[in-house]
Amino acid sequence: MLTERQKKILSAIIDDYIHTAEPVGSRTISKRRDIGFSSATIRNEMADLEELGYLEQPHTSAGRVPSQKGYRYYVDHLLNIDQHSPVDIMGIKYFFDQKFFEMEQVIQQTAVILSRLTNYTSIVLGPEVFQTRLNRIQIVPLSPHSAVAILITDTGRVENKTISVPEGISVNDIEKLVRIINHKLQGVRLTEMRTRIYTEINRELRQHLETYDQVMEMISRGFFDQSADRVYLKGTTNIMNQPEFRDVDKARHVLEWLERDDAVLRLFDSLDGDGNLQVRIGHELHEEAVNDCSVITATYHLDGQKLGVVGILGPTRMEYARVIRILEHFTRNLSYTLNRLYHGEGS
Amino acid sequence: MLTERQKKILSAIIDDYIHTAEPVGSRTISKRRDIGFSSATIRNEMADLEELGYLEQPHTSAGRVPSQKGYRYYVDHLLNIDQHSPVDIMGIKYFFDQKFFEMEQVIQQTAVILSRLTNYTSIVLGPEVFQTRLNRIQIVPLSPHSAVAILITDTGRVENKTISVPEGISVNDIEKLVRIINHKLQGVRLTEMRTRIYTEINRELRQHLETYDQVMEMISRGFFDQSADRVYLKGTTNIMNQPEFRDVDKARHVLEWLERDDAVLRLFDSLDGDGNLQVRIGHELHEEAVNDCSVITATYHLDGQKLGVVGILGPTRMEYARVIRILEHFTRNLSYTLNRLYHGEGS
DNA sequence: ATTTAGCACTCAAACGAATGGAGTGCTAAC
DNA sequence: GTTAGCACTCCATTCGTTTGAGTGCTAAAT
Repeated sequence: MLTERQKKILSAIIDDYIHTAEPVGSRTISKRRDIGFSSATIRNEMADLEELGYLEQPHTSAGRVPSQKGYRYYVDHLLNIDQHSPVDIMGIKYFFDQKFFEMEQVIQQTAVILSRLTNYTSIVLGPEVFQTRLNRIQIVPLSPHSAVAILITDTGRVENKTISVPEGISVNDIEKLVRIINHKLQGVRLTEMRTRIYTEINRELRQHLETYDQVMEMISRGFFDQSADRVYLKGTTNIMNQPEFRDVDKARHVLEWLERDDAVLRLFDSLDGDGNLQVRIGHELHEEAVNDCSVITATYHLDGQKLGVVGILGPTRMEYARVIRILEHFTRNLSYTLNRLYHGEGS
Repeated sequence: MLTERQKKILSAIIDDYIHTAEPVGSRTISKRRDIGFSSATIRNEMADLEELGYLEQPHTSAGRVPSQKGYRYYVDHLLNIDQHSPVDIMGIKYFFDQKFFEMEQVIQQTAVILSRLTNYTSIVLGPEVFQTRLNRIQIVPLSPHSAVAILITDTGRVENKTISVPEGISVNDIEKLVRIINHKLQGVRLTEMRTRIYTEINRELRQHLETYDQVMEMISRGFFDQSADRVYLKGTTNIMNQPEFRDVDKARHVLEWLERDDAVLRLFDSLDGDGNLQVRIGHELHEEAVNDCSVITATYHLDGQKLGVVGILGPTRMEYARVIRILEHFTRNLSYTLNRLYHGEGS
């Protein structure tokens, strides 16, 4: 347990480091208004804080730098997230004052605005397909041997696949299948669909379709193979403005990692369930490539149900307080806007 | 007009520079097997080539570097694109030996494989929506105040928009409208659709729909506002492996430019019509941010009609010959595969 | 009339010693 | 417990020196 003075000093050091990106010396801290001690005293406290693992020294004659443990403590106990910046508030308000007409557009623009507001990289996960329910499946033939299959969820998300139709299956067969699926499975969660198809309506389908197996294979392959939701990234190059990523190779590692959608997706899958807002610092991400980065995530909702996630990725030396304030405020507005969009202006 | 010897020397210099990224000295060239002259002779020729604008000197006591004019001459007159690399051939063959089931997947994977094969950034433009024809429009209601509108082209491309339905318009109205559009406009080019709607079937629609204006506004806004085709980028970070982009700021400029879809799209719009394959070097791109880059583009086709474009972006010091060989070979295979996918295995 | 050998000259990059200064740890006084 | 003072450390910067690749020019060779 840290003393009040230690907390004050640790907080001052991290605040300073977040803004200067330079190791913080004892004199810098002692000169601050809210600290009433000489540099010598600060030095002693700093030595203690280092021993406790909250600070690090790049080399003997340099100032101190927060360790990841230090950041964690800072985020958990020292953060002041009350005072919003008027500029940020205005930016968010301005964004949501726009007229939106479709969900996808809102989500995409969200990524843009968040990276611009924060000056970090924004990561936005669109509505998770498999959380949602089936509204309808539709098959539109293109040529004798190809068709496009369209799956619509209750949240208005549309997934489509152009599929090539195997020899020996008629358009008729497919339409029959689709009709049955639509009839039986409307409102079923996409997660359950596959099993439901294979168990419940298996028999019924077999009765109606001679070419059942082939059609099933086609449909399955179309929709269930890749579970890749849309990941929207914006402001990836912002990381290169951070002094600690002025090195091309360091920046490249992060950018290469960001380029791999699956890696980003994996990160978001490992979100703990509880809590709307989450901060993960450096090693806590369990991803080698972003060991020197932190990610702050928040969820947005439709009808009280979690729809997707927005996140901000920056260096561990991130402006935690500001980003948290922005994300909290933003997702609240986002959920509201999506609800309005979905249920109509009135509600 | 250059003499044969000048061509030989220019070619040798550029070849060397492309592989080493270091200014090329006269001695290096004179030592090559296929050049039978002393370094002094080469020096004289180099001085001439510099005077003609094909070469540049970073500083007096350095070797020569090709100018953009030099690259242009090299690409136009000195390129040997005959001998394919077996590795590249194999890579392409391996790719197309896969079983593909949908167009979108092929296009996406194309971006991945091209950046991997070339070690440059690949830019792939999916089928251009507005070149294609309408197959069908479909409206699926989600809630009393929102619906998803789906537009399907004859090439199997699906565009969808979630739209919020204005007060006073019933689902019935919309369905009526959709039925009319589908009936009247099937097979019409998307480019012509808007005008056709406003002229030809205007009267008919008005008769059937009291809320015509509002519905039209909704539909128009849904589909015609953004003409954003999908741009697939892969291997953007490859640029950072190029020695001339080891500088963070230089790399950042290019990456920031690439992040802006509209800029990339603009570049591809300015493609000259003629010729399947096109090389644009540095300033020829007319984009400040990529003045030190070159782009090689090639088109792919469906039924003899241009469907989309693939491109490779690298430094002006790019392996032109190799990339051209890869793109030529690749797009030929791609067109073939897409045709097979669309028309069925047999054809 | 070309081509080449030879040589003086240029200049960026690499190296290394010297300097400056921010910051520490420790000790002794307050 | 706090602070002033001081010796010490070590990185970053500066600045001259060296190195070497490469040039341009001239005069000899072919």
